[in-house]
Amino acid sequence: MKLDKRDLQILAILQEEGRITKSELAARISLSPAACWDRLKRLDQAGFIKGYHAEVALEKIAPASQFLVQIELESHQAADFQRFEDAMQVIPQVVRCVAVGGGVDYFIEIVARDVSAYQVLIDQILESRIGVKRYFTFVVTKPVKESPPPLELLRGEGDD
Amino acid sequence: MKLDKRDLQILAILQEEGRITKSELAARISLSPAACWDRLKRLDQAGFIKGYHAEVALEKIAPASQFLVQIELESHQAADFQRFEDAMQVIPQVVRCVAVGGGVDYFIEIVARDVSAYQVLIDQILESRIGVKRYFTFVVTKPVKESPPPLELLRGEGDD
DNA sequence: AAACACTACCGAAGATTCTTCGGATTACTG
DNA sequence: CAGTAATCCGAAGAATCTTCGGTAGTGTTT
Repeated sequence: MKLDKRDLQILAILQEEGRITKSELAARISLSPAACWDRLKRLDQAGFIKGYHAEVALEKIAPASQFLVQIELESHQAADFQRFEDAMQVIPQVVRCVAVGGGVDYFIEIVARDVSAYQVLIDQILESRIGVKRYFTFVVTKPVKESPPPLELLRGEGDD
Repeated sequence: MKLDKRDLQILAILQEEGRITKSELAARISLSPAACWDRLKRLDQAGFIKGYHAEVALEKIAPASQFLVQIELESHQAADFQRFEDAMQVIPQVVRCVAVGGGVDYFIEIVARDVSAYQVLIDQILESRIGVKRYFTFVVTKPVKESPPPLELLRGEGDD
């Protein structure tokens, strides 16, 4: 499915303002609400929009710290990766997990009340026999920037 | 401002389904739409909700790769940190930047078309005299998990 | 215990928005 | 220059939003 300039505008706007009214969205891209509706429906059904989320001010609800953790596995069979990934899926405090190339196997991101809560969690992970050989922790001391990806910049000149 | 169980439910639901209708949200927490409205308005005005965002399927729009980069600065004066952080703010491809403790100074996350586009960007950063001493790149080979923080788990038993 | 303030709740109803529909316009195609 | 497809529009019923006045419960003061 091809996306034109207007479709990209829609996605870019929704990335920033997920709860904008459809009328306002239509006005932003200089279209009638009905035409905008057609496009939005099409984009949605084609799977370009994975979902909508509220960004909650975690720090106002409770004390919370973030930790970035490098993970190296003991063994690198397909089954070992699978076991580790399955384990990450079921731990709520693990808010993100990516496999990487470049010296280690995974980066995970953990949210915990404080350092000691983090330590308890990490100890549990280590003792649960999911094949973690080594890990290294980075405490997030300051969130500097967080912004959605620039949709326009990813497209070359000749793209449809 | 104090949050009761219902307020947390509201935030948790909105985190997952940012575009749920307010009537449906009210039904979920067993409240009338009007009562739910009061709470939502209160939460919003008190700044518990930073915003709403659509989650866009980047990979369907254009080829895109993610890179995690460890950054070490040459010098650690307050002004040096500031200059680096200011530089990160204005580069759209830098979708995230956090200061960390644990051997390096920053972690940044970059979205680029491919490895060569990433390399061009990194080279620009290095040549722009913002004090980067060393960096190390991890290519994201597989996004394993991505989920919002578990609001309930961060609260101890005695919290209000 | 009565009076008061405070909070959270509800139902009703006008205002706004959503969503569908049929038809007009434009652009590409054989 | 038909024919087809895609995109657009206005109108209008359906659904939702948002406000408002009023009720019930709770804790405090007198």
